[in-house]
Amino acid sequence: MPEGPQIVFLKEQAGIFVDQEVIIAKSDYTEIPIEIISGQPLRNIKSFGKELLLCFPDFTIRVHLMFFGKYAINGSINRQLTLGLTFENGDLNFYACHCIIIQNQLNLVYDWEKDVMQENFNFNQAFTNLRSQPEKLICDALLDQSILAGVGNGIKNEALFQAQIHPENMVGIIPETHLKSLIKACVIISFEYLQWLKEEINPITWRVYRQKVCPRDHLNLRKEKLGKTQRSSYFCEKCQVLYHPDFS
DNA sequence: GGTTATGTTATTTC
DNA sequence: AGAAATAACATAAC
Repeated sequence: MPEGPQIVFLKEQAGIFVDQEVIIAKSDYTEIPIEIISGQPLRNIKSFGKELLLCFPDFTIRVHLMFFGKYAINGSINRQLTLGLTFENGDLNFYACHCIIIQNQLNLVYDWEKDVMQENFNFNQAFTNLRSQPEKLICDALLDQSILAGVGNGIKNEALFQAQIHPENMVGIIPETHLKSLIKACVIISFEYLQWLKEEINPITWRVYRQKVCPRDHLNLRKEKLGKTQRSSYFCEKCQVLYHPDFS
């Protein structure tokens, strides 16, 4: 379920529980010592990439929804409860996700500037980090959370299309201006995605991801599992450029 | 029943 | 030792 925008959306929705005390904490299968949570006041909720961070005075619970994770606010779903928090004004339930306790200060754990949806996202650092791995395929690099936290397979495909870059390009071969456009596209699309979620009128309309036809020239899109990550890439061979080495 | 899917990490293998 | 491949996990839809 999760790419960065959905986690930001979840953070905003769960904001109603900030400054509330956990009355009961429960879990079907404990990976964390839930007994330490009861009675604790939820001080803040943050997000980093695809991770949700529930901040308590002495520790933070990091929730990662992984592939199949779901959550419910003031409701429940019939599946394995990873973490259920009951507050005075409602409850927050996480299913089939990974939870861990972080004892360290978050600023020591996270480099916030890598998160494309963070207000202090560092564009230049992202560019430099990308360029530092010139051999990597761009379709893999975009999914690397240590380069661009929050970008998932959907945003990856949309950003590559928008920047007109073929997913199989090596990072090092992509012209600087185009690589910068690509990073910008990741940020813009992430916020568009968030806006879609907030408007909750229609489901997200992807332009190429999970689509059959290129919206620009109406040719059939190609769908292939590419790179080391072997994740589905949807792309238009005509619109998205595959650069070739220049031996001049 | 098999495959696929918005993800990541641990383990095994070379 | 270290990189690379593979397995693992949890769930629904087609």
